[in-house]
Amino acid sequence: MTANAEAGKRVRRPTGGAGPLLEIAVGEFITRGYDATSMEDLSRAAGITKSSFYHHFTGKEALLRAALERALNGLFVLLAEPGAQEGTPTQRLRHIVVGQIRLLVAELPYVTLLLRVRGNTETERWALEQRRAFDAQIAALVRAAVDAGEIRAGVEPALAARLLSGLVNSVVEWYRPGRPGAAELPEDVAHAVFQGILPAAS
Amino acid sequence: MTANAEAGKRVRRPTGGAGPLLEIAVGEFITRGYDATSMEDLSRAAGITKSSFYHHFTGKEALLRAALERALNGLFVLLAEPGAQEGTPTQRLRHIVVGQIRLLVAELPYVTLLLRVRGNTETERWALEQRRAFDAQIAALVRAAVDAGEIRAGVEPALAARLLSGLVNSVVEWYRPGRPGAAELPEDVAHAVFQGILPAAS
DNA sequence: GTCTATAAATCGATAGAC
DNA sequence: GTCTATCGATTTATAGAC
Repeated sequence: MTANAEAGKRVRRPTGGAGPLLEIAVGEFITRGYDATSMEDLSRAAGITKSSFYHHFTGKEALLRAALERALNGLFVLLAEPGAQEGTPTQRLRHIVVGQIRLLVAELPYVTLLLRVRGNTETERWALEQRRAFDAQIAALVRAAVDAGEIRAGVEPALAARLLSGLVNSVVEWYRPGRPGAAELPEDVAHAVFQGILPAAS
Repeated sequence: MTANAEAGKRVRRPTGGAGPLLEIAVGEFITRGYDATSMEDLSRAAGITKSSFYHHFTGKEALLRAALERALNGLFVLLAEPGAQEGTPTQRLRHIVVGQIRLLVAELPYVTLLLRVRGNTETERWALEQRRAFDAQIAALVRAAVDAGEIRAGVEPALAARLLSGLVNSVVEWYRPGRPGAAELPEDVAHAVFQGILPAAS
């Protein structure tokens, strides 16, 4: 997907300082919102002028695109992993849930940005389309798990898939790096999904 | 709902009072994002000029404040209901979850806007503070339910409370008015919370 | 209550020197 | 690669006629 691995071109992280600049920009986008963040804000945060920033990126939208590509790439790499392709539907679902939380923790700013996209520009609409494609695969797996009789049909499969995605994605709203218990978070979330968030003590 | 179908008044597109204008503005804020929506966009959607819009609201932020107040009022009214104050912690939690989904369906645009607030202006920071106060009450109830031995401690109570709020709030991301099954949605979501989203078939 | 006209500031982006 | 300077468009908001 990333059009970098072409021809004889070296596959490298964006050259001399573009990498750090992207990281700074994404941080600003997260705290203030993409639309509310100006190129002036970005260059001030980076310690250079607006003009210098334009030397590394063609514009504001190019920054957004680079960030969204990084997050989406992580999601589709996860779907392609053996653990997401083999086993029962339920086993595959659990692997994906755990992987999503791991990705979210590892790439928090990029995933957060992806989940806040509204669809104002062409880049944003493209990202929304990619997200829908990912969600559709999750929904198909949920249906397969129900059809196979692996999980109880407490609610409609389509609704269960929506709630599953909502719960997993909501982690970006409160998780912060360095938080204690980060290592157990993926398994804890999977536990909540399959055993219930607030299961009755019976 | 639309205050247009009153008396013998003709149903006409353009303005009228501040009520319809607020509804139009919130709709625009939702689809494009608050920061990406200009007063020009709002007046065009309302069928009047920018100046006329300023006659009804002192500015863009006043519109946001009115909308957020409406959503927050619904949340705190819910917390004050008898069903949220009486009974076991688990019963109270279930009442609140069901009430939150009902509120969300009834006041979708206003609640959606509230959940997207970032904290750029004084009004937004005030709204975030109110949301935190609400979430704290939910977290306290979850702890109380665990302490009373009513629910199994599969995950840490603080984490369970976060996931609970995340799952409930995520409904604004996909629910749309007129959707079939809207009447059962509150109970379905509560079921997913207490019985599990994808419970193993045993 | 609505309009035209415009102020004052900020926006994304570019030109060109060093 | 960084800078100063600036363009043209857009932004929030106001003045004042009708």
